[in-house]
Amino acid sequence: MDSGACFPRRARMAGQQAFANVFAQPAKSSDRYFTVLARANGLAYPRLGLAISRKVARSAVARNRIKRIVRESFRSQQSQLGGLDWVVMGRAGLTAQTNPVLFAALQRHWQRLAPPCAPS
RNA sequence: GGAACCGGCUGGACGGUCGCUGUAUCGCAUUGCGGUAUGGAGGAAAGUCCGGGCUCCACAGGACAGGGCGCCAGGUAACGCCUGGGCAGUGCAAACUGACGGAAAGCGCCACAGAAAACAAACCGCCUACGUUCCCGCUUGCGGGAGCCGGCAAGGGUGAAAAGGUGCGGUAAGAGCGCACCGCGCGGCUGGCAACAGACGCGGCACGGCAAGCCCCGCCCGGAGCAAGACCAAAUAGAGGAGCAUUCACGUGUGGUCCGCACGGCUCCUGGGUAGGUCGCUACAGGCGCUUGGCGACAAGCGUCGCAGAUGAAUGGCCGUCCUCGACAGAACCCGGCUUACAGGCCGGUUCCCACU
Repeated sequence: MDSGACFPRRARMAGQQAFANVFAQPAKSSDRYFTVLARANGLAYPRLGLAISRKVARSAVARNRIKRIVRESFRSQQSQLGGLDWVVMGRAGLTAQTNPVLFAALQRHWQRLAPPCAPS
């Protein structure tokens, strides 16, 4: 399962320090739906952190949906994402969009910030 | 068949594929990977409005303060919930609604309008019997008129509310003044566990309303919450043990005041917080079925089932097929309620109307 599409526990960012590290000096990519931050984590695999605030998605159901979409996109693309920590933040209005639109938007963010030397 | 009321259930289905997570088991193995099997959001998971369990603070104690509840009986671990009953109101009805104890313990309030708003009152009005003054007539111990002194509360008008209502009698006019019925109060009686109801007798009728203003009466309530709390690796606070000192004052303690209770200073020894990890963390006032008791809420007995436990936070993505095209909405310690949101569908009971036999 080295280059597979699973999403194990180790691929989640844990702890305040991991987040603070990314927020300190991030590479940034944003559009009207998401702001994506990335920074090298010194590991051989990427990790994902989610920051979908109550302000962006008011109901718990809407928030869960966004998180699932981001995780799913990350899971399918993680072999391209190198040793970086990724923090995905939602922006107002994204809950009105359909799943295909959000998947396409995330796809663009991954490609923009992914290390060019990553194996394809 | 139509209209309506009440109660209960359900909350897209199937297949493929890629994932997440708990448990069991097997394998590999630097306690993490992989295989297999199996479980994985709701009726409201929501609001956090009540009631409990659980945890810590004295296993929670006394007095006051403060708060909650409030027809009666039952159910329950408990409740502000539920069931049954009473009373009142709405509806033809099934049904629904209800801050429903006390106003002859006390205080307070009753705006505007109105004459008068509480141990009542007379603005308009009605009357002139009794007593008395004057005038006129006269049959001179009489009659009429005007007034004074007065009488009355029927009618009008105001108001949320005006001192029982209707009818007959009665009277100068009136009036529970008298009587009948209704209402009200009191008394015992009957029925009911009770709230209460009923008939009977007595009383001519008083005790205006607001307690959702204070208050009185009865019952209940200590506080904080899983970031509770317990444990684990490094430095400071704090903790435990032993010895010495003080037992007055002062200070500290999980909600307010007082009491009570516990702790406090110095020396030595033991040992050692953190959203980092582990536990708490899901098996119970548990679900389902049957029997029995009960009008019912519910209880008892027997049988059977194992039914989410995440923690930067799982229960999903994509594709295909089908239908009546899918609402409100996502567990976070756990239960019992209440309230609020909700597309559609199904079932049962009851009432009214219409038609038919």
